[in-house]
Amino acid sequence: MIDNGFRATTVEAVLAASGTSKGAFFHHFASKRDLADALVTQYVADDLAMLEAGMTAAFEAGADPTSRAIAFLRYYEDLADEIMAGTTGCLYTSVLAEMELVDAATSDPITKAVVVWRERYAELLAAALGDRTDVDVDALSDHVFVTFEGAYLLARSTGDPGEMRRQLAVLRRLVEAVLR
Amino acid sequence: MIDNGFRATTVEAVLAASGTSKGAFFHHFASKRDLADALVTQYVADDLAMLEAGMTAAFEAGADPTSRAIAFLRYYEDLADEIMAGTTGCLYTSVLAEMELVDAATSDPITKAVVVWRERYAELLAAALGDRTDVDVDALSDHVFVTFEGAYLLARSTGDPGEMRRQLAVLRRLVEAVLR
DNA sequence: CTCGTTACAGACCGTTTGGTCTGGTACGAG
DNA sequence: CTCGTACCAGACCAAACGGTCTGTAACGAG
Repeated sequence: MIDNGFRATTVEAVLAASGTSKGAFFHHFASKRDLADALVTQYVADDLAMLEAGMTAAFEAGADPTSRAIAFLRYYEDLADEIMAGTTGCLYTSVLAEMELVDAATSDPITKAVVVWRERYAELLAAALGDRTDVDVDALSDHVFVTFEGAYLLARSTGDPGEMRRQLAVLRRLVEAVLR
Repeated sequence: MIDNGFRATTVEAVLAASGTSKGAFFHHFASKRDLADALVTQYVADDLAMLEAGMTAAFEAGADPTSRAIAFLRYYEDLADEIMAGTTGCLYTSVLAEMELVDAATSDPITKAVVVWRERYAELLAAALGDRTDVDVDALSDHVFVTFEGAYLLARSTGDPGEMRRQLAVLRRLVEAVLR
């Protein structure tokens, strides 16, 4: 955990934390932004892999569509705890806020990563819901994404790490009530 | 519309857009952050005033608790359009993302403003819901806040201004389904 | 009229920071 | 052994930017 925020995290700080030199860093990365791209790309891949594993488990357990959708939502609640606990790196969280808002010159890799991310989410949720066609899957999966980002910000603002899970739980309960 | 993001918005840009000089600026504001504090404070006040007016209107129209809660949610949908249309200034939107995430050294005025903001939201939503005690008001009002911030980020990421309203509508429909 | 104060204009400065450049070392190929 | 190449260390640089400082004009009070 170096410091928070892309801009607030100086290259020098990364060097100090990783114990490398400037020469080494810029030998492997063309720019600071290049590192961010690599981190985000890897984070997206890891996140999707974990989510997919979770969903596969739900399918194999023979859960019904509604339960599978709930499992989908629960995944984020658990992820929230992990993120707020700091196990996951600081550059990982709230990618949207970081990249889309902070830095005006958004790089293609990250924008594309977000697109892929959302598409896969929608696919997984659609698969989970199966024959339940009474739900706008795309809108709902995006909403999870939105809540995730917003909840992170609120948790940071209040200083209460539990706030993130709580907010995601609110969403889950709403969806639960609607689906049942 | 100068530029996006607190850090990305240079003082020079503000001067150019407002047609003033550096001397004038720093005569009125102690620092760049001071301007942000003032803007946020004013934005919160304006926002709350508008929301209160809307809720008062709903009460005077004799709407039932559920309808009043829906009116509460609809307020944000309309606000979303206004914000994405650019009528409202760029520094106004996504205060949380701006201040809590971007700049590590958060100033007291803004943190406090966010607290007041959320408290008042909760009060207004509680009043709207009236005798309906089957809802966790605090959690729900915070959830609106969360969705608002997250939806803004998504809209910025996708480049589609309509995305913000769409996401807020998803939340409203969920709440609608639960309340009815 | 004058003098103090407020309001402003804009040149200038110090720091921060991403990125470069020079020099050096390990090492595999021939 | 030698030479080319990948890898790395860290001094150095140039641009950006928030903030200061000097100078000046309006202007109300006495």
